[in-house]
Amino acid sequence: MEQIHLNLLIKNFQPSLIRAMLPEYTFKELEITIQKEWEKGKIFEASEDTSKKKFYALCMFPYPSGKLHMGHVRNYAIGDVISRFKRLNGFNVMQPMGWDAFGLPAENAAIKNNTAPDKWTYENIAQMKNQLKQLGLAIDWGREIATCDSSYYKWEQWLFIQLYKQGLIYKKTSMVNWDPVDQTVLANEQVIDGRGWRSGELVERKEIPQYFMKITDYAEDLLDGLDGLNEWPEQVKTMQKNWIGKSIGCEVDFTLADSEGIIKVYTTRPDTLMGATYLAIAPEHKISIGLANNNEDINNFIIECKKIGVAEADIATAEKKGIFSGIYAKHPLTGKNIPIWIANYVLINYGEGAVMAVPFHDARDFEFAKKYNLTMTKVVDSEFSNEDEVYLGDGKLINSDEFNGLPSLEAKKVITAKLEALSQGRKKIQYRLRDWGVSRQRFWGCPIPMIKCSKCGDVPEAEENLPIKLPAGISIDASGSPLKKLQSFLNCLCPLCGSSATRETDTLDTFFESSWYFARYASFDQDKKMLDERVNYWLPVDYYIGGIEHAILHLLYARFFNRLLYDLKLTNTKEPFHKLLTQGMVLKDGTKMSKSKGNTVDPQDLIDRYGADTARLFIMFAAPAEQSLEWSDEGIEGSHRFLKKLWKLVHEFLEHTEVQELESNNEGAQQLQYKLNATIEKVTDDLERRTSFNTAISSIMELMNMLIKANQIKAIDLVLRKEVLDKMLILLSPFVPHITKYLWEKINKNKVFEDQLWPSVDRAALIKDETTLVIQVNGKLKANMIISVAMPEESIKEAVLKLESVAKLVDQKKIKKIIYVKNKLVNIVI
RNA sequence: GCCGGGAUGGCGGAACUGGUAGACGCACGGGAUUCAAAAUCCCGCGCUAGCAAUAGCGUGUCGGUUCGAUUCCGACUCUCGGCACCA
Repeated sequence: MEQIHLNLLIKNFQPSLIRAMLPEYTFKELEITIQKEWEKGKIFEASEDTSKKKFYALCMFPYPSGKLHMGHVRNYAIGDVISRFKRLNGFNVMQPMGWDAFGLPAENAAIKNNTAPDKWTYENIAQMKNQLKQLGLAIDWGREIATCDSSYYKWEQWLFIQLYKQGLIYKKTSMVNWDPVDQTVLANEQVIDGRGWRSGELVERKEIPQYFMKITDYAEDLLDGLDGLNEWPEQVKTMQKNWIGKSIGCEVDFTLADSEGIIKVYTTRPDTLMGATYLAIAPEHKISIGLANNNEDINNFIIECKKIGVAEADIATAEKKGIFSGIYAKHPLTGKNIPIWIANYVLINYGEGAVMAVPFHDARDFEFAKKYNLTMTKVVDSEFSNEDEVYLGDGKLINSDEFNGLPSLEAKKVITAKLEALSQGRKKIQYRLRDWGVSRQRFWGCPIPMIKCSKCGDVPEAEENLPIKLPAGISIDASGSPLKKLQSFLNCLCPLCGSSATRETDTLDTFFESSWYFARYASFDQDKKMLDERVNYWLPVDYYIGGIEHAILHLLYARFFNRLLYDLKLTNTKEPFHKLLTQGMVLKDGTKMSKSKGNTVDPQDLIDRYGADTARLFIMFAAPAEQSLEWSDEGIEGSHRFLKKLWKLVHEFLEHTEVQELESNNEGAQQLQYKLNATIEKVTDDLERRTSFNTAISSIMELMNMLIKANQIKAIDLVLRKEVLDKMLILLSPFVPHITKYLWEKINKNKVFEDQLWPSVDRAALIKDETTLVIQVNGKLKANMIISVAMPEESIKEAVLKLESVAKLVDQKKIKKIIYVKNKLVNIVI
């Protein structure tokens, strides 16, 4: 309707013959000028005035790889839109920025380019900071932190010592990927098809002593906490829940048949116990290792198993292999001997490193039993299962002696109770979550503040000696951490006995740094303690934005750390992140962009060619924030064109300063008023509730298209045109802050854009007295009808049946029913 | 292998609570303007048949629920992310 009306008028419109020269949209100069203004006016410095309502907007801080990539642009554009929107809504916004500066790439670059990791990292930070500034983000740069700075990692050394003293950090041995040629530990990423990426040699699993954090002590609390996270995506909460993997099952003791000792297994299916036909134990199980001493075949098998890396995905997808151990265990209920197999699919770090195998009711056991021709007994009956198929569901027990006929749920209880009575087993709550290994055999990380004393053992460093600084300017090679050979670092005195001792040379997992940086931003300049009372004003983070790839590890560790800080009374909030937005990945050629794959797209080209506003607008418009985005250069022109149109529109408005006498309540004006207010409502809702930025932008585009048409016919007076422009510029400003500030201040001389507030909706302008009704016959669209909203249902139905397109279909046929959805649709069923 | 997502025109996507599939933008085609081009403006644009009015088909595949399904349910295919040392 609206379209037709305006189009008719346009046909009669004579374009003016004289058109003044428009100034060109010189985005580069404009953006630099405006960024300087922001910096000079300290516009984005967060106030510490705690009487103001605060909003803490945070994007996951970047690893300083040296160059911005599209994922960064997407992340920081989203964060900036939200923080600018909140600022316009009157909040005291803090949007800080920092650098997740420790990590593997610095070492790789150092080896490759023969530079020191610290030098490389700080150069990268300078470069990326320069790029980020070009994006025009509303960041409080005064709070910048870099995790490789000793003023930051000093506090995690301090924290490490507190937790060690509390028993929340302990030492045990665990597996790493060992490159036998380079004699160094490899990250999973550095193992390609089972081989070291540099040496090309088959990697081996090796067991070494490492420090662990007792995250499992917090498993239940971390699980419980998920329920309160109402502003987190369900998807992320589900993933974390499954990762923690709480299960209620049964621990069963199988005694060895011919020697002393028991094998404990954990099972969530005690109801299938009578179908357990063999035991499978991990190659690293102490019984396996014991047997290997006297048995060449077993020893060889275990060595063979070690050739699979430590990554769970590799273990799970490897071909299932096993070897008979030669020994038997007694079934706790039947007393029968069942064979014990050593199997590569049993994980040493889950449960007890041993499973009771029930081939008919577990897919892995089934595959294994088929391969080695092991006995299978079906113990759960189901109408859905075939004779020779694995059945994972519940059902009634069969082939289970006294338990026959019991349903699974009941059988679980009864069999567990029986085992308990026999002292052969017990109910057990088990978590899939494992303690967090934090030791890394690397140079470029936070030194673990422990000292090895030949008399006192492992001793934490004295707090007054912190920070233990990583030596500067050290160049490294492929042979592992230089700390191991660096006497100036190694030599120290034992804090307990004073005798000479050596430092721990392992450094911390870099997830350690990213687990508390959000709190440090609030106490960025505090050098007396880790955190101060300001964290209680700023925390929790109100809106946290980052890639979906961090859904489990980073976000779980950060939640865990925040609980540690809470228990140490350093913060008074348990959960660190109130609302979470997990942006989708920016993909290129269908896969994650990464340096190692060499498929990165450089956003600098876009910024140079089109400006930051265009780059920001395009990445926000191209796809919903939470979906992955397949990158394509096409389409950026459209976003740039939109900004050029906006530029032209405002400048044309500025030319026509003579007052135009026009009725302000003509039909075109009413339609424009309606559209303006509908757009304000839509954009507000999209930003506040729906986090749907692409649709917010498209609705502003619609508004602008309508205003352009209205301008051409000059049917709209200058007051309304200015109102629409003013408000439209504010709606658009979170996305494209430079051009909107510039144009808004052009229209509103002597006023400052930053003093403005988000526009409110004029409800009166949104009242409509007519609406379009959809007419269907048997659910298929046949016609439209404009009705008055006041029209009663009966009259509507009558009118619909009289419509020609309806009448000819209905004809003589019997009408079964008529469905009427108020102000929306009529469906005639014949 | 396990856990969690995704699939809609030539392309990116929209349709919010089961109610007009394709908003907005890109690409493309036609026209205006121009000496010409770029830029800009106007019109068209799911597929098939038809001069047209119109009809049929159409949201990864197969099936179900419903007056009505992109939306809900079941099974599957492909694809992306994570799997504890990439960050």
